[in-house]
Amino acid sequence: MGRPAQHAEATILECAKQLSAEIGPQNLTIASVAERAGAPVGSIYHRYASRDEILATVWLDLVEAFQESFLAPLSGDDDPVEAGLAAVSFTCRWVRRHPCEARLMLVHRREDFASERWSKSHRQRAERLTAQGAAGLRGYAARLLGRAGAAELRSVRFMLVDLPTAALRRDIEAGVVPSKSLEALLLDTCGYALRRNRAQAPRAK
Amino acid sequence: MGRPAQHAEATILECAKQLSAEIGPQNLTIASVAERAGAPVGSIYHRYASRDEILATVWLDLVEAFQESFLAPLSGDDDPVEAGLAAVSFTCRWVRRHPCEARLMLVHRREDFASERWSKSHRQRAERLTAQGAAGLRGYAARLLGRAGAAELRSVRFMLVDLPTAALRRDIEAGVVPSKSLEALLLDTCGYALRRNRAQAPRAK
DNA sequence: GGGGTATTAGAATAGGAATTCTAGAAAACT
DNA sequence: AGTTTTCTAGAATTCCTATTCTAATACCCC
Repeated sequence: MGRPAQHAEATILECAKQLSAEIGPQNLTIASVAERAGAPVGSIYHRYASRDEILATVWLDLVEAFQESFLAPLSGDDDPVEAGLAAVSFTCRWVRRHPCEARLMLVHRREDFASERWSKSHRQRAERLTAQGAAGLRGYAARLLGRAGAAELRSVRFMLVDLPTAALRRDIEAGVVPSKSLEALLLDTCGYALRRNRAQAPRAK
Repeated sequence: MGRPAQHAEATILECAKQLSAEIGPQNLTIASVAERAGAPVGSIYHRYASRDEILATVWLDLVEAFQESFLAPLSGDDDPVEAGLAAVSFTCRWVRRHPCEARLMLVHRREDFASERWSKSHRQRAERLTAQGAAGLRGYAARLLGRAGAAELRSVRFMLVDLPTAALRRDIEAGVVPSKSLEALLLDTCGYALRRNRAQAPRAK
């Protein structure tokens, strides 16, 4: 019942996402979203309580989707080094396939999405996400290194998250698709680090 | 002649720098700088034409100082792999010694300092800086790889700049001093990548 | 001891953008 | 046909902060 919606929430979010990728989430104005979506600002506020909520939704949807696929290969039963490389490969492919999303995730940070002002429910969603990510990495650390303490978690995060980020960010920021040779260097480097760390790990049973 | 200054420019800049590190340059307000410096806003505008100019000065001073020291070891005549590792080590030490500055350089980006709105002179200073950095890296690429094309520059930048950034950023952001073991992992990884790349380079004479 | 000048002070102004508000419109239900 | 409910519209409001402005100060030099 009631008047049917003329502007879908999905459309609005999509516009907000694209615009954020183009001009940076810091610079996103409700007016610009409205213009791009062809909707009046009132209609946007009818669906979302605030700009912060829109930004939170864009970010959380994005990271949730990415993280789930990223973590999947890590929990298999194969050789942990192969699994780690699969995750890194996935990141490379994902970046290629989703340039807009890659920009948001690699060149911007959560705080650019006003995360300090998120409502409790968004904060919780973010915490859950962080916890899931940490859990996935910890499980992987246990498989690769035999232990999953703070130091192991940090090593694994460096190799599987920070290293790919470092390799890809610059090109993404410049709007360029990362070259195959850079990806090769990245994978090779990750492979080395993974093997070296495994070798140095205290031999688990 | 004239009334002597009660508030030094250096003090104002220092306050702006500290505050930026604490709350992020995006959130820096002139009022907050004035408060911290114990000066009225008018006195700040008497010295700096705008907020953008203050931010530009903070960023450029910082990056200039860092970059000069960072590039120094790269242009020596020693083994290029050692030279590269020296530069990375320098970054680690610098981060340890300058936590406030490290925050600004590693967790924030130039655009957070309003670089799109910088005046021509600040832009030029930034360009010069970028050019110097690129030149330094290109020279190093020539020594390590025998060539200094776009691909070589990118590899070198990944190994000497992006990789350390990625390794250290997370801790810096959390306000933690990066652990020795992480630094060791970083150096080891860089060392591997440098050697591998050198080995694969077309044998220069 | 008066003029000239750089600085201090902080109140007033201005502009940009988020958010609110009031009317009106378009279905669905009865 | 009237009522209810949900949405559209966009103008008006509010907030926040950069920037401007005017007056007052303090020191140097003559």
